[in-house]
Amino acid sequence: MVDAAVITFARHGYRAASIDGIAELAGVSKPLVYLYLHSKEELFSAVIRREAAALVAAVTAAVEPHAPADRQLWSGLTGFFAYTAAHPDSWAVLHQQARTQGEPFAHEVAAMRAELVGFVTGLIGAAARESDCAAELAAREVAGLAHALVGAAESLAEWANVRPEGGSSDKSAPADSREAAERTAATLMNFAWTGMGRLMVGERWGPGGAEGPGRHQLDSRT
Amino acid sequence: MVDAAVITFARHGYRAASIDGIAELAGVSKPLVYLYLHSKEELFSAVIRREAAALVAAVTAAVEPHAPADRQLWSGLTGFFAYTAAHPDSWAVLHQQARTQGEPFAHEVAAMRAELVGFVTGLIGAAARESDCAAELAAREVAGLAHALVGAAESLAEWANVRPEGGSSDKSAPADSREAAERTAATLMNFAWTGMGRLMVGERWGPGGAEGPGRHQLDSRT
Amino acid sequence: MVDAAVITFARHGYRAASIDGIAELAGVSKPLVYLYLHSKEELFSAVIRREAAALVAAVTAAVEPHAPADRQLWSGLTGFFAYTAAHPDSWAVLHQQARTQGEPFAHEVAAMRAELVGFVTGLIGAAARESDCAAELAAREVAGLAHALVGAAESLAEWANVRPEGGSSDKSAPADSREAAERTAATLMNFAWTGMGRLMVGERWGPGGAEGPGRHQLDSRT
Amino acid sequence: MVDAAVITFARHGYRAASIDGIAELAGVSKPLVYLYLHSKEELFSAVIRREAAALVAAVTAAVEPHAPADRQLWSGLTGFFAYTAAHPDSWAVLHQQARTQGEPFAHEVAAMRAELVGFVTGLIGAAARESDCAAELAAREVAGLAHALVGAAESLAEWANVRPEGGSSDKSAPADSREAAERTAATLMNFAWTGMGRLMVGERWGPGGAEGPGRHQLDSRT
DNA sequence: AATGAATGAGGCTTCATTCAT
DNA sequence: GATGAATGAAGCCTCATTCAT
Repeated sequence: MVDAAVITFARHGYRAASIDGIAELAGVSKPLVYLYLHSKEELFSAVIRREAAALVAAVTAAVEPHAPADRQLWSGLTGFFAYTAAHPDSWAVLHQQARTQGEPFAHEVAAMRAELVGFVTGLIGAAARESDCAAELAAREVAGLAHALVGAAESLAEWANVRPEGGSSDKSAPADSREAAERTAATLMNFAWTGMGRLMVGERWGPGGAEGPGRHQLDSRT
Repeated sequence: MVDAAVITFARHGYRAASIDGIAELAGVSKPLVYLYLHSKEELFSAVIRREAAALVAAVTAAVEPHAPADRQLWSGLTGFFAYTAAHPDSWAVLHQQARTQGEPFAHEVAAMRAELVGFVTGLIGAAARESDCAAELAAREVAGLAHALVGAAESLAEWANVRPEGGSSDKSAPADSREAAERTAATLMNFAWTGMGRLMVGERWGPGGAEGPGRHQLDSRT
Repeated sequence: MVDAAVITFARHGYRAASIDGIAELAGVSKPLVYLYLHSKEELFSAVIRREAAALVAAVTAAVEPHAPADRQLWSGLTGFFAYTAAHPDSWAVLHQQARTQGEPFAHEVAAMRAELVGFVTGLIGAAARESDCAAELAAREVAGLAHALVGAAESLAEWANVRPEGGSSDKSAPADSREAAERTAATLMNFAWTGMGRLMVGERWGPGGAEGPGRHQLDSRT
Repeated sequence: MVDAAVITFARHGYRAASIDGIAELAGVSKPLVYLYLHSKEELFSAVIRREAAALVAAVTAAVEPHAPADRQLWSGLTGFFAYTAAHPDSWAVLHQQARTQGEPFAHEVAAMRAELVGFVTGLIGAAARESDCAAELAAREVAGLAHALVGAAESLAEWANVRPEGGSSDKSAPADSREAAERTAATLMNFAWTGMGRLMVGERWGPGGAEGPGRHQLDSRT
């Protein structure tokens, strides 16, 4: 029954989804929906909570606990991309619908996102500790990096899910989708983690022309 | 009058926003809204078009045309962050509401986003040409990087706008917000551009353990 | 519920009738009307179909099947006048409202009217065959006669229904109304059928002054 | 300006016609309409009065004053059919729209109709006096006959105007339309007047089987 | 445990009508 | 004399929600 709600909310949005439609899709009658979940608002909240928990669980389960930080991050990202690819409606509800429906709901999805950001933040800190980090990374800077990384991941998730239209077989084998997730995660790691590594040894990108030591520009390398 | 629509749509979403509310906020009567903008759909489209054009104009105006690619990107990002900070409702309408309201609207904002992604893609390509790029970056990979970068920027925009709650004065001086935008842009450049530089000289991040040359991990530096 | 719609549509017309009014008259709430009949248009169509069928049924039931043509016509007319007198709103919906509301509706009532006209046309033809009809009546002429007869009947129905204002008792006995219908039908038969009889033997009315044989004027009788 | 109102009311009906549309069709601005005709209701009344007067004038002008009664009736009918054919919107406003819009308007057109019915009633009476009328026609019976005749004429007007679709040239010559009107009038005279002539000499149609003297049936002629 | 039947409230849209210019 | 600009009122329709069974 909640499944039907997930699908309906994901496809139509909170306001446009009608309880009628959800009940019909679930194959039950409308009052039954009200018997278990007492209002549209509560139903949506339940949907958000369940899907958020599922997403966090998927990511958490994918992380290899005792690996180095970068490997942990990569595996977590792989889990994230695999989950969003396998459950597009779940991801759409969280990412597109819940965040846009004002306060009762945006808060819940923000909490979930904070959890993921916190996880990433921890990994960045761990990486800094793992390496004999010469640079001091301000907590605020780390938080910014984590947010950027999560945002990049979200953007890639959408991009990766929409694009493959000329797919080979109807339902690509799970192996394919797992591989695709891994590739997307690797792209992101390539993009982000390397730069973070330079950051940790004190390199900084700066806007200016003339620059001091540690100045790094794309085309100026030793 | 369109301003009122921007605010209302941004805060409540397309469906939840009522023409009554927009008219009241604009200080006019409901039929007047219909006299100028002929339906809720047209009104929302007009809002999207106006705000998308304004955002693109702000970014475009901020870019320093003849600077190196990284400097161009940074200045564009600065313009982006400055705009989203100065016009949060405009950004919310585009990023949160328009994208989630199905086809007539999602298409318009997707076009705008494609324009920005294209701009970033061009810069990455230019950077690759500026440097004596040893590595061949597949077009698809570049596109992925651009999407990731734009996504990271969007995420940072949200993060940067929400956070400063214990702010000092009511309206921080424009200098402050400009500086904040520059700092956020620099954070993103640090995060992304450096890594891209490594990428271009052929370094790759890989999930595995021991690997061949070009292998790069966070803790393995020269 | 449809009864209420009949009354409301008959008295106010399609456009001026409000679903609110119909619902109130029916003693139910507005959404209930939409639950069963899904729009104003469908409701009006349903009304037209039901009332048209009822009218045709009443006329058909009144006709004595195996009687001579004139007797059949008379009995049908009697049924018609009795029905319109007993159900003035039903008649008003069909005759006044449905015909004036453009295409979806005018068509349905036109079909019903065509059925009645066809019935009359058939009777005229039968009468021509019953009598050793010397004159050839062109099909087009017969159709004109039938239209004239039906139009006369419609006009008389309105006239007969409006007039009796100084009526004796509140609800005149059914016997009275039946008798009135019979009288009205006889008036129409007197008016029309006799002339048709002359027509069939070749008499023609002509506008001119002196004329050849077969010329018939009001004051020239054998 | 009133012309535009006639057209608009005729084509859309009273409720569906908008003052906006009338003003636009008339080429003037909406407040001007209100300056001269103070409300939609008054405008419609003015339309009805003008068109009703025009119709009566057309019929009156067509009647040949000193001719015999039947000739007068025929010429009046010819004028009627010619007018309705030449001014279908005018006729539609009177016959279809005004009668269906409840009391302020139905009354006005009823008055006009009463005038025509009265004219016909007078002619029937005159005919009765012209002929050495043996039969006494009750006033009520005469009124019924007049109503039947007018109704038949109205029905024929509609029928005659709608039908000629396979017409020869685009705008048939006036001569053609005049001739068509005369033919339609003759059809009606054939249908009605002859029967009335029999009526005046005491023949009656009766429903029964066995009948007394003066009994007339379609198939029983000398 | 489950539902057919019903409704209060609210949203989009239109239109007759006015007023300042 | 003529109009651009503006609005109060009302209508169609939908939906979240409840109750009697």
